[in-house]
Amino acid sequence: MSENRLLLIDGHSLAYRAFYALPVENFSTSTGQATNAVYGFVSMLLKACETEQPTHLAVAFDLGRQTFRLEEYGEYKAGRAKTPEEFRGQVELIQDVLGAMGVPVLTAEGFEADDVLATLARRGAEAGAQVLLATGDKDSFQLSTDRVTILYPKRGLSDLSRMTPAAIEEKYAVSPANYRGLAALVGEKADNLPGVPGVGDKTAAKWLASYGDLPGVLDHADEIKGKAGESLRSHRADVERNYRLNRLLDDLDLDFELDSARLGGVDAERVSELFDQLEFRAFGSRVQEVFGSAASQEPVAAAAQAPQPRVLESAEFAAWLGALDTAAPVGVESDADATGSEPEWIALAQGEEAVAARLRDLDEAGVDALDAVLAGHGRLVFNDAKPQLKGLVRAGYGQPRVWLDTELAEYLLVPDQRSYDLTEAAERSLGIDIAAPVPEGELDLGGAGEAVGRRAGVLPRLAAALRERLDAAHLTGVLEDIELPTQAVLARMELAGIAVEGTRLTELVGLFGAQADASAQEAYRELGREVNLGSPKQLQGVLFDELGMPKTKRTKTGYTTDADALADLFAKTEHPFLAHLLAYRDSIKLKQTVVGLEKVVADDGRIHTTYLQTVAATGRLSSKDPNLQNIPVRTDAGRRIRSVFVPEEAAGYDALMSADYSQIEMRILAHLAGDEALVAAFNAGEDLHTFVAGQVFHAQPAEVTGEMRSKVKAMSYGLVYGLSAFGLSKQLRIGVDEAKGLMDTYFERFGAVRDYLYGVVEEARGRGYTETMYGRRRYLPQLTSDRRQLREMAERAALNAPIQGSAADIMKLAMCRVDDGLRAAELSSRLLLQVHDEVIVEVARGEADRVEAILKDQMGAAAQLSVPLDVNVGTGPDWQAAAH
DNA sequence: CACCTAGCTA
DNA sequence: ACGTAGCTAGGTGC
Repeated sequence: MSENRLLLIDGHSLAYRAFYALPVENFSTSTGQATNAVYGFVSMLLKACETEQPTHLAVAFDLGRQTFRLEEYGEYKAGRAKTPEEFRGQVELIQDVLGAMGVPVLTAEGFEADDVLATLARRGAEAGAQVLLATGDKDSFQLSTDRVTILYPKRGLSDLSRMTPAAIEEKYAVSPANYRGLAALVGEKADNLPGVPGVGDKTAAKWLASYGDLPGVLDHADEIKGKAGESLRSHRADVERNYRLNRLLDDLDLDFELDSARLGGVDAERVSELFDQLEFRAFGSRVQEVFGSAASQEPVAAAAQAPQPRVLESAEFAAWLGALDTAAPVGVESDADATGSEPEWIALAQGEEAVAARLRDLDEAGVDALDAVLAGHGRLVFNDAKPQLKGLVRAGYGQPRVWLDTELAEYLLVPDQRSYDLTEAAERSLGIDIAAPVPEGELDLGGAGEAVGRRAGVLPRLAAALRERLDAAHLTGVLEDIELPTQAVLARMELAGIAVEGTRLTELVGLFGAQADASAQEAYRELGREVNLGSPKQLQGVLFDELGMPKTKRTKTGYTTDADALADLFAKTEHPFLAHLLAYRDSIKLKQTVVGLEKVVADDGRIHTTYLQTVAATGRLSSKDPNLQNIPVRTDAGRRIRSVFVPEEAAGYDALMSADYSQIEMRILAHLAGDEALVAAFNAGEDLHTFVAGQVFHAQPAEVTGEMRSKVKAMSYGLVYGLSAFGLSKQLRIGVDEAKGLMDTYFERFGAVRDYLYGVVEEARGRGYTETMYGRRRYLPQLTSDRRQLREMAERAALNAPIQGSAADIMKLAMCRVDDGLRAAELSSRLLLQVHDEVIVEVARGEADRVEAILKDQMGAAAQLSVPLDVNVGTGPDWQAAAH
């Protein structure tokens, strides 16, 4: 290329966009350094360089906020949110990376990066270069000429619009020179520069066209009719101010030679060192290729390309499937959605090839070939397999056995990540963009199939990368022995669903609804008028202003009206309104729960929840749509809802069976802490809380009162959550001193528990993560935070995670054993639900005894602890009756 | 549509 | 500031 091409970048603006485009949870190092802005910036930079092929590159940054614009207008950029903590520090890292790449970083005291860039753009253009200016600031549009093109980020991250004079003209109907005038009239919210109210791009462009430029518009302001004209006249000063401030200065006195920006000065070792430190794995050789010397210009490695999927007819598809290597991983992807609907497209991929087919177009041979691969290939790789397993089963195929699920694998590696989206994973781990290419205008019949195919295409390579990382973290066993088998069981449970008696649901809606209405009427009567009892805001007005009750605990938006606070207020004031309000809250909550259930009863008369396997950072499952893990149980009224869940008699089931672990978390604590006293308590087989209370209060078990027992029970459970003396005192409504005394005695008697809890936090602080009995990790970088609140939260999480997580592991193992046991015995009874320490089985007629034996044996033997794993089993005609 | 408050579970 | 892990509903204000 004979012509010089100068790429200029607004560092702050692009880093900031990267920061908000990429979730910080997904981009941090194992030591807790946030890297999303750095990653996004580097990614954008590489993409821009690969697309634009610049010969020269420079990046400008702002220096603080003090600029000539702020001096002129004190409100300039006021109202902007404070720079988030995670963003600070990343700018420095970006500058380090640029330094290592040999890219000049420019700043100018008192000016903004845009002024620096405007100056560089002018100089570059004068030197005969083509200038490309990447910035998120629209003011730069004024710089666009036939030699200067603005690259402005679109919605995504690496997608940049090329704003040439023609593009600006098309979008805003003004020339680049007049863009300033348009911006001055319309205003710029991000800079806190209000424009003329009621005037947008259209009106502003019309005026500028009529009067030539902004001074022209202002000269003729008196002639402009209507509301807009009036508005212009009364905001003339604002417009003039905006026009002064949005002019970019292109004549700064900068020490810069174009030659210093020539690409090629990369310090490869330093870059690789920095990327290691930042834990970036996906950029590979791209930096070398973009910034390296001309000699190192090699084609981009084939490995960084997404395979181009082929959409095949049945016969070709069958042939391709028949020729698969049985030893190499096969990616499988379909478009079954979260509900497990039947998929339309399926795609498979191996090596560099990906093919897709429309399921309903497959002939018998095609179906057989697919069934053979799904049933027989030992290395099937999915991303979020569960909905797809369900979809394939619904479509009539057998439930495939999954060799690796990239989402589960990523979850084990980073269990607190917000999402495990395949597009992001492919970009992050492989540097491959699988997003849909821009359609070329033609009707794209293979579009959906190709999209599914592109996703399948990255799976084998992603699997390889994830296997390595799992092995390194010793997590392969957790994936293979716990998560994947559990996923298969969950798919069956979700497909099964649980039957409900629809008529009873409707009755309960009426009952709880009537109770809520009655309580509401009584509340209104006490108050003398109606308020929205569901509105905390209106209640605050009533309680604290109108009725003058004492203020409760502060919330972000006022004072709390939660049940605890209302009960306190009732104790103080005995105002009957409060009692009715509390009763209303109870009834309306129950009604909402029942209405929610009613809405999700499927055509088969059953409720099919979805278990989420990659949400809870401790390893627990969660349940949604509906959540069947929070069905009421503590009150009689609540338990009536449980009675609605029943076995489906017409299908041959005559009972529900519930099996739960007794005090599993306390048992795990005893085991992990190796506390002889606590282990002895469990082995003695007497009531745990009574035994512990006897120890704490120096009493014989027979002398332990109900009050002593419940205090100790609260403390035992609280310990697992990191409860403080303060928290205990609040919960038990006793003094802090008394609570402290209780805890001290507890720890005297169970010293190993104290040592364990302390030690587990310190160990986690040292290595950055906690581990369950099976090696499941949870990273807690904030254990070393300077901010006390964050640090202490992380400490409580560190203390809880091994206990809650080990319990979750054991329950998952138990579910797999139970499912295996039921199927091996060829019983029709089946697992339906899991509620953390409890499972619900739908029992087929005549199978109750065998099912009970399987539950007791398999759950009890799921783990070998130094204390017994006690399992309670109950059976009944509904969920409530099955509980004991 | 995002956030908050409230309340249910283990 | 002060107990872990979740999901859902309705109200409120942008």
